[in-house]
Formats: sequence, structure tokens, C-alpha cells
Amino acid sequence: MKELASVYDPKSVEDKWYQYWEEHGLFHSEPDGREPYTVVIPPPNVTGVLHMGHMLNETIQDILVRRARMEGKNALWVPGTDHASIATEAKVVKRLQEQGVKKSDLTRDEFLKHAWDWTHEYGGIILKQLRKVGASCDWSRTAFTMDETRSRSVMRVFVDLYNKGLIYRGVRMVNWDPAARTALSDEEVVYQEQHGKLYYLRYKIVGEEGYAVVATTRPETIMGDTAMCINPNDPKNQHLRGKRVIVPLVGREIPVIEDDYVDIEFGTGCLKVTPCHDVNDYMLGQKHNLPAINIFNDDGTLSEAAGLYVGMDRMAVREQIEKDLTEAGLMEKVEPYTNKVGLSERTKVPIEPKLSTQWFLKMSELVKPALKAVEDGEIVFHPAKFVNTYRHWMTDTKDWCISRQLWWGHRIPAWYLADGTVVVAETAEQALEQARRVSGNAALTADDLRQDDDALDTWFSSWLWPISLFDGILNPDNDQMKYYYPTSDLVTGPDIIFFWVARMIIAGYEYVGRPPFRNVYFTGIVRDKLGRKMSKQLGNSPDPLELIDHYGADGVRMGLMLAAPAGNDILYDDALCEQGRNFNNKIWNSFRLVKGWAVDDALEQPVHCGLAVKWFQASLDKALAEVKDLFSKFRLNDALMTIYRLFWEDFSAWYLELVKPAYQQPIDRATLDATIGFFDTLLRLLHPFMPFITEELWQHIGERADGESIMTARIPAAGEADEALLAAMAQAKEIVAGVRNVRKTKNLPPRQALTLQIVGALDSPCKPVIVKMAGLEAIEEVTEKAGASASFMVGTLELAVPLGDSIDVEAELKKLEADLQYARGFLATVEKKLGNERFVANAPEAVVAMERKKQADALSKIATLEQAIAALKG
RNA sequence: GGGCGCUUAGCUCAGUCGGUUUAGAGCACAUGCCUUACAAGCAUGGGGUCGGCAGUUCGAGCCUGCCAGUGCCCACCA
Repeated sequence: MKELASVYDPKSVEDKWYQYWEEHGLFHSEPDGREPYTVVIPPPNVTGVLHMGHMLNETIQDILVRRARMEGKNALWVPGTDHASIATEAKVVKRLQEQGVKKSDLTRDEFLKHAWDWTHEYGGIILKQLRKVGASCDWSRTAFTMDETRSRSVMRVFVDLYNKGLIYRGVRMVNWDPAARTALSDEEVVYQEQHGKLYYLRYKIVGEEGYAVVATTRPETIMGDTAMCINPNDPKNQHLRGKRVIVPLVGREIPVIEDDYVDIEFGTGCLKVTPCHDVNDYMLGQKHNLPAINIFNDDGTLSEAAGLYVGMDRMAVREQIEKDLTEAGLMEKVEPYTNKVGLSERTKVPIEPKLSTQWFLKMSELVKPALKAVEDGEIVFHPAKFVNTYRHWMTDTKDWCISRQLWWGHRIPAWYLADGTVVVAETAEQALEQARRVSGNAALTADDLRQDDDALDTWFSSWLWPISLFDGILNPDNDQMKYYYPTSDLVTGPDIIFFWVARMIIAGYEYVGRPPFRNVYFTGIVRDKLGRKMSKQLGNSPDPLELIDHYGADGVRMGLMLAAPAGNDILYDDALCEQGRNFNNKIWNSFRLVKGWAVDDALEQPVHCGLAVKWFQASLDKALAEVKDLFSKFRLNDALMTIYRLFWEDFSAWYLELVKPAYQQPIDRATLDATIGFFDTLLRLLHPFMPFITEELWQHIGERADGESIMTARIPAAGEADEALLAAMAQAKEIVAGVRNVRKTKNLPPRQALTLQIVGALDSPCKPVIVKMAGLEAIEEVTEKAGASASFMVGTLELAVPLGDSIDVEAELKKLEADLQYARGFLATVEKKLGNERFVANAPEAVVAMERKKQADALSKIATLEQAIAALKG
């Protein structure tokens, strides 16, 4: 094999191996006798492009899926995309606008054609990008929330819930997005603190001098006022009881009503009531039978009903009316005021409460089994703190507004007859049939039915995702469903815990009677290193594909994972990817080293090599067990760090350095075989995190058949680790570090062979390790060390490196005295404990014995140090 | 306004049932090394009293209370 470059080049291998995996069908899964392991992707928006959040999320899913596969499970990761009703429609509208086309100029079908074109044009992009990340999705199963199976599933569920009386149509105050011109669910409204003004407006009291003053943040709504409200218990406003007042500028007379809803302390205690444009005012209007005047058009401009400012935007009206009121002397004062304004999650414009006819899903009963499942631990959240958030939302769930005044999405399967009769059915044909039956008019034709214009909330299809992906709505008992459902783990962000996670759980219990998944792993948000959320405006959001280009997919995956405990936000810094890239390079070079060894079958295995092999096997066994445990707890970053240190410290810095033959010398067969075996296992452990480099090297270290892959190799089970050997080696490492420290502080050349004196005896199998790694000529066990030497302690053991005349007595004394001081301080803390009668009486025996051992060790250490100091001085 | 979480080294985080050191890791830092796998490297080293106060206990980073700071979720105060 030709000389390998000293730097790993990800570009030369990544695409090659991804293609290999795909061509050999290694991502594909079909039900069989093995234990299933299933993950469904949180479907990204069909028109989306990969961002750092995806990068993190998909990496985690891939790690879980690859690990499960290598544990011998039948692992399946189902990919797909979401039609993202409102987001996609907004994009299409915007693009059409750029081409000079208004949505309102198009028919529904014309608009949908544009939307589908857009979907086909951009729909595959993010799925292609996932391949660059290394995602091991079963692409043959790629689904779309608006493909046929998923659409029919949505229709089936809608009709079913309607027939159960859980879906109803009604007039309610809803959140209206004037930019998208659609209703939104409560979850799609985000509240944001905004610095605004509080306006004090004068309402002339009818029949007397003077004004009643109302404080409001929305003076532009006065045209919709139909009452003023005071609290009947408000002493300062008693004089207004039973009066009528005149709406400023408008000149209309309205009554003063009384309700204890009004907060006496706020503003003047007078509230203007605008039943059409505020939820509370709507409630008051209902209660007191007030007329309602809707002064807004759907796009947030003032309607004819307003009478004034007709056609102007609500925000412009607010500015204008402030001026007009002031000029008319009807503005008492204006104060700066900070309040929370509800914004559309999608378009970011302020929500307008609006009375309208919408479709709703009753939640109160559906929620119950879903809440119980999480509380009882049938579904486990990682980290557990999100159970609280979940419980809170699930215990007071309002009905879900599921209709949207959009075209891109699942059209609501409700049809209306001219007389207002509603029929709900899965298809137009069934609707017609039903309409004939209901009306008793067999002559009805499709033209007599008008389908509801609205589309369903996007989440009304994604809440079925784990079921509908396996066709479990339409064919509940099919083989795929039986095998893959419930899925194993869901990986998603906590920001969609209500939008999606909670609703999937609800659907799981309602439609399958079982949970949709067993574990939910909540990722954190990727932020920049200053802790700011990544955003296009700040320009602090790197493009994952550029990072992959720069550091390699494995490097970026590793960098993100190092910093990402479940549920913690991650502060992204390029340095993380650098660390990942450097680790790739380390692995690469370790491979180059081993690959370069020539074997000599006639060679006996040297003692230190046999020892090294046994010791590393013990380290590996320990790490295998630890990693397994960490995976079971979803502590992936800790698992990665464990493997990282195993590879870099134990394997590269100690094991390889130990067994490495001298320059151009051959290695014995036993050690070489063991080393390659270790390398193989290490690659398997690393593969879920770094799929590309591990495949590349794994293919090199053995003869592989075509189609064979590390992907389907097994991660070995941990054997019993030899703890005694691990302890002996830990001590040996400390001794070696001590000698190296002497070399460094005494400026001794690295190659100068030294003698190490051990005062007393060292009972350890690792002496050959010490000799080799510390660069020793010999180890001597002596009763008294040579006078001129640099000494140090490991535990209670005193060691010394004789240095002849070059010893700096002053410096040596200083060091020994520092050690002595530390030992005495330590002894003091131990003796304080042991001197405490109650400690000796109450603490468990083992703890007391431990303290006594510490005491004895400290005393022995102090004695040794004192002698050493005396000897130096003497 | 209500609820939940967090605060341990310069940074990001571990720290299990309160009991093995005077608290660990990675990164960063300092110093010395171009030592034939790797300078994207090797070796060595410095660095925190665990947000503050009080309490429980033989013993507290860990349990309790109060305070401070910080983050998130929920909520109709105009």
C-alpha cells in the first residue's frame, strides 16, 4: 500500500463510503426476527435548508441508530419532509409577489400548482444535505406529510374525530395573523415584550361637564368601542354609574357598564370595551349583551365599519389617531409603557384577536392517557425536567384551533349544502353520497356541494407521523406497524414539545392505544459562543455544509457532540470542530503507525508488550461497560468523551508507545494481532459518532468482502476488567510522570538513560512498563537513596533519580518541604475527623477504617519526607 | 403574576446513596520539545473552596430555609 499522507483528508472518503452504504442497501430495514430499533425523523420543512439545529439533531439520531444497528438490532430510521402549510405558503406568496403576481389573482388550483412546483424544485434539497452529514436513513421509505398515504390518513382521522364529536365548527375569538391572513393556534403565538405607550383618552360624559378617562394601549380600536366598563366597587368611579359617554372623535354614545373583572388599580379604573378585538372585551360583550363592531379587514387595515381611517393600516392609524386626539383636546396624556405583545410565530406581526368561524378539536379527554403515560414513565423524557413543562400544558389544554385560511395543506373534508347542512367525509364521492342520504335528495350532484375553503394546521398531519409512516391509520394491523411501532427514541427540540411531541403522544393513544415512542431526547438550542441564538440577521449562523467542507462531516459531528448534553443549549465555536478534526487526524495517524509495522513471526513477545496487551484489554473492557451505561442514559457527550480519552490517552499515548518497536525493528505476531484487534474495537466504538473515517480505516485493517461494512459489525460486550492490573498501571503511570517531571525540571535530555531508585520495595507487575516509558536504565530497590538525587513520592512510596553533582540542593529542599506541608495539612484533616468521638461512634466502620488507613499513610509519608529533608540538609 | 430549572477552574460541563485524597474532565493557558505515526503533535505544569448567608448532620459541592444572579415555560390585566 502506498505511503499515506500524514493528514487525514475527509473529502477523499466521505462521498465514497456514503455511496457504498447506499448501494449495498445497508440503511434499509425490513421486519425480521431481530429486536427492532426505530426512529422517525422530525420532518424538516420541505422547502428548508440544513441549519445548525438540524445538524445537531440529525447527528444525534444517526448516532443512536448506528449504535443500535451495531448492537445487533434491526435499526430503521425513516426520513421525510413536512409540507409546513403556513411557512411554505408564505414563501410561495412571496415568490409570486416578486414575479408581480398576487395570490388573490389566482384560483386555488393555480396557486397550488405553483406550490407543488416549488415543492418539487426545493423538496429534495434538505434530504440531499442529510446525506452529507452521514445520516443512515432508509431512503426507500422517504415520506411527505402531503403524499397520498399521509393525506388519506389525515382525512380518516378528521372524519373519525368529527364522528366522535371531538371536532366541531364554531364561532370563537381566535388569533388572527393579518400578514398570513389566517387563524393560528394558541401555540403559534409568541409573546414578546415591547416598548409602547399607554394612552389616556377622554370620553365626554353625556349630560354633564367633564370626561371619563380611559387608559389603553390600542387607541386605534376606539371605533369598535361599544361600552365603557368600571368596577362597581371602585370608589373613585361611582359617579359614572349608569351614565353614558361619547367615544372621542367618533362621537358615538356608549353606556357605562359595571363588572368586577375591571382592575381598579390599573390606569383610571375605566376600561373601554371593544368586543370584536380583544378576548376579554369579547367576554364582557357576551355577558352584557353589547353590540360588536368589527373595524378591521383581514389584512389589518381599517374596514368601512370603522367609519374613520378606512383602508389605513392599524399601525399607521395608531400614530395618526394619537395626533388627531391630541389636536381635538381628547388626549389626557401619553405614558411610556412596556407590555407583552402576541406575535405570529411565523410572520412575526402582532396578532389580532378576531371573531371567526373555525374548526376545533376538543382536547380535554384526549389529553388524559397522554399525560398519564409520561407521568408513569411509559414514555421517558431526557432530561426529565421537561416532564414538568409537559404536565403543566397537559393539565389545562384549550381546544385546538385546527383550521387555517390557507390553501397549501390538507383541505378540510367538510362540504356544505345550500341550506347550510354540513357533511364530513373522507372523499368528495363519499360526501356526495352522504349528502344525498342526509337530505333525502338523491338527485344532488357534486355541484350542489361546496367544500370548506380552509386547510388544516400543519401539525394536524405531523401529529400522526409515527403512525402514518407505517400506514397505521389506514391499515392498523399491517406487518410494518406491528414490527416497528412503538418507535424507540424521538429526538427533537423542546420548542416543539406542545406543537408536536405532546400531540403525537395523544394520537398514539387515541389511534393505536400505545405510545408512539419510548424515549424522547430533547436537544438544546445551538447558540453562538456568546450565547446568542443563531439568526440570519446577526450573521452568526454558520452553514453546516461549509463546516463539513472545512472540517469533514466526522469533525463537525464530533465537535457538536462534545458540547451537547441532552437539554443543554450548546455554545457553538469553530474550536469545537477543530477539536473534532484533530481527533480524526489522531486516529488516522495511529492507524498509519500500526500499518507501518513489519511483523516477525519468529519473535517472542516481550514482557512489557504482553503486559501492555493485558492492561489495554482491561481498559477497553471498562470503557465498553461505561459507554454502554452512558448510552442507556442518553449521555452521548459523556460516552464520546470516554471513547475520546480511551483512544487518545490510553491507546495512543500509553499502549501504542509501549508496544511500538524501535525504529525499523519488527514487531512480534502476538502483539501485532492484539493491536489490530484493539484498533478494530475502537473503530467500532467510534463509528456511530464518526462514521466515515471509521469505515475507511476498518476497510483497511482487514480483508473485507464487497458489501461488508463496519456499519453492521458488532460492538463487543464488555468483559470483566482486571481491576488489579488497572490499579498497578495507574501507579506505574504516576511513577513515569514523576520521572518525566524530573527530566523536565532538571533539564535532562529526553534520551539520557536514568536509574530510578525505589526506597523500599515495589510490588508491581508493571516495572517493565516503567522502565520503557520513563526511559530508564534500571530500577533499583534500595534501603537508602543516593545522597544527590531528585526525589518524589507516589502515594506512600518514595522514589529518587540519582543525579550526581548536578543536584540543586536548595530547589530540592524547597520541593520536599512543599510536599511535607501538604502531607501535614492532609493529616490534620484526617486526624480532626478521627479525633471526633461522634465520628468514630456514628460513621460506618468501613469509613472509619478508611480514615485510619489515610492517617497511617500520611504519617508514613511525613516520616519519609522528614528523613529525606534531614538527609539533604545533613 | 404563577411554575420549573440552573449557578463547581478563564470557557463548556461531570460529580451516583451525604463518607478514598485539601473537588474531576475536555478545551484554553504556561513551559520545554521539529523525539522517524501525528506541531491538527509530544511531555510537564499552574489554576476552583463548589453564587451568598444560615441550618440539619459525627461528616455537606450533594439535604433544608432565606437571599442574590440567571435562563426557560405558562398566564386575558386594558
